[in-house]
Amino acid sequence: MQHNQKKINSELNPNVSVDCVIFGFDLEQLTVLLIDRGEISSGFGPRLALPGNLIYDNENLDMAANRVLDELSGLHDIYLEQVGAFGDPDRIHKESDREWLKSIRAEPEARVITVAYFSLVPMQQYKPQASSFAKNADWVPVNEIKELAFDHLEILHAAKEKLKQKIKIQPIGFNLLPRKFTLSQLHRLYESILDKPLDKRNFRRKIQKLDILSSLREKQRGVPHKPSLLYEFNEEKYQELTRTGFDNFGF
Amino acid sequence: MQHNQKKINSELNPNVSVDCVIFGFDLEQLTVLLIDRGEISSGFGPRLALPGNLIYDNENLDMAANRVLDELSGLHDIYLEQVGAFGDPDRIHKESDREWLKSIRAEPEARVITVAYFSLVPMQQYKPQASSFAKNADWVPVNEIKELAFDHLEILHAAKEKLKQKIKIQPIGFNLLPRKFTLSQLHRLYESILDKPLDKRNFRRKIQKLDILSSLREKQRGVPHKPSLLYEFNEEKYQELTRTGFDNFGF
DNA sequence: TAGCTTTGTGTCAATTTTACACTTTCCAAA
DNA sequence: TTTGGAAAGTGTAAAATTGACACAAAGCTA
Repeated sequence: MQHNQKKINSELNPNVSVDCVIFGFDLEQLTVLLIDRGEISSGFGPRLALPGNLIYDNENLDMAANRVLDELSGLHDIYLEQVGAFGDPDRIHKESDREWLKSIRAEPEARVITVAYFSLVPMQQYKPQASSFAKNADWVPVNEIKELAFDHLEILHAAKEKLKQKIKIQPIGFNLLPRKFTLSQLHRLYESILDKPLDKRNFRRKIQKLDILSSLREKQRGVPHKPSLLYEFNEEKYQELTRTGFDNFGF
Repeated sequence: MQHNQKKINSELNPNVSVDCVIFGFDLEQLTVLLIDRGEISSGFGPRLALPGNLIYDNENLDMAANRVLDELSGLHDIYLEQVGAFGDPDRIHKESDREWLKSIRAEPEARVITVAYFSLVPMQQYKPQASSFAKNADWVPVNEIKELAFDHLEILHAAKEKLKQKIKIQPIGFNLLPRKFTLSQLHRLYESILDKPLDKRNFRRKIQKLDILSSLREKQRGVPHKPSLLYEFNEEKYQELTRTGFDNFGF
């Protein structure tokens, strides 16, 4: 029974994994949730890696990504989108990576294709969980990340690029903010994703014209400057907007 | 030696395949190159499928996709871009698909993740090749495709969608045209990719402003109407343009 | 040479984008 | 209580872009 259960629910596929680029926003800059693999005995090499794991043969890719996310953060119903597949045969070339795999995989030498996802989580709701593959997890500002395990740096860049494109077409940025937020926070969010300054007035005008924000009759409290009005994201308007479509190229 | 060679060059990974959505343009509409699997003994089910194959353990994904493309068309240096990974555990649910796999795979029951690519080929240069996996290959207009093997219809839609997005941001459409082409052909190409009519004059204005076309001092010959000027794609201008960036959303 | 077919062209109104600076409001420190 | 610091919030004018729209020119064919 136990055996049978195991067979049905949990046959790991040694050749396919998922990795998650979990984006957060600390109201200052875009950050990513990385796992710390701890000290590597053989010496140096990056300690940080994207959370990820092999997939089970009975789950589809989206499920696997959600599972990894859940194991790490306990979060459900999170914005999740596939970035693509990565799989150079020589993607495991660092000694430290090889070593680590030996400690966590049944077939550490297997050729693995990984399917990358990115997800957007409201950092405020995030509560770290003990997970099978991560001793520790930390939020790290994207711009400060210079090296990662395996080809994870490449994956991170691809995910960031995809996010960049996507945010120009759909207002998914709201997934990174608390329920109530200020226009300045939203502004800062766009700047940190697009990596360039945006004119304050023009930004506000454009966002407001989308008509997906509800202004609350509520102000920030306790800030040492003029308090900002708080806004809420308006789901209905957004749904309508995505139905009627809103690209923005000229054709 | 033979054995060794085989071992080094050609260990198939039973769990990962690539599939290619090969787009062409017959100067009227967008088409896709599909392989005809021939009569399926067990009766009905789609005969047509995307070209694809398992990957070798020593090649990366892009190489695998290029290989499939080459085997089928003999073409090299073709525009190729990843669409993403697809891999529902139950993606093989049609009896005809199961049957076909038995005839071509060593492990027909294995759980397979497929990585989809789309490529853009100038149909004029295409010369069909005998290939290991295709008895026949045919160009089929995208709009006429109602069913395909496995989850290939889903893949096709995703590829088309990606192409749609991409063509709004980069002028990759030229990869589908002969070296010399008319503005009307380009116009028609955009319409068939974007699935909507575009105003002739506005289209021409916009394209010309991109400044990536060289007008040739040459006209169409033998057409029963006013002959069109021929244009060439200007690689240098394009390179420059991609360097300086050319997105087109407002931010 | 008359007729068919597609090419190629310009303008105007409406909308969108860009650049730009000062007042308001709250807190904290003097 | 007054003052200074800090970010919020707001409008306009010029430039660029978009969208709608119609007719003459050029080549072929019958």
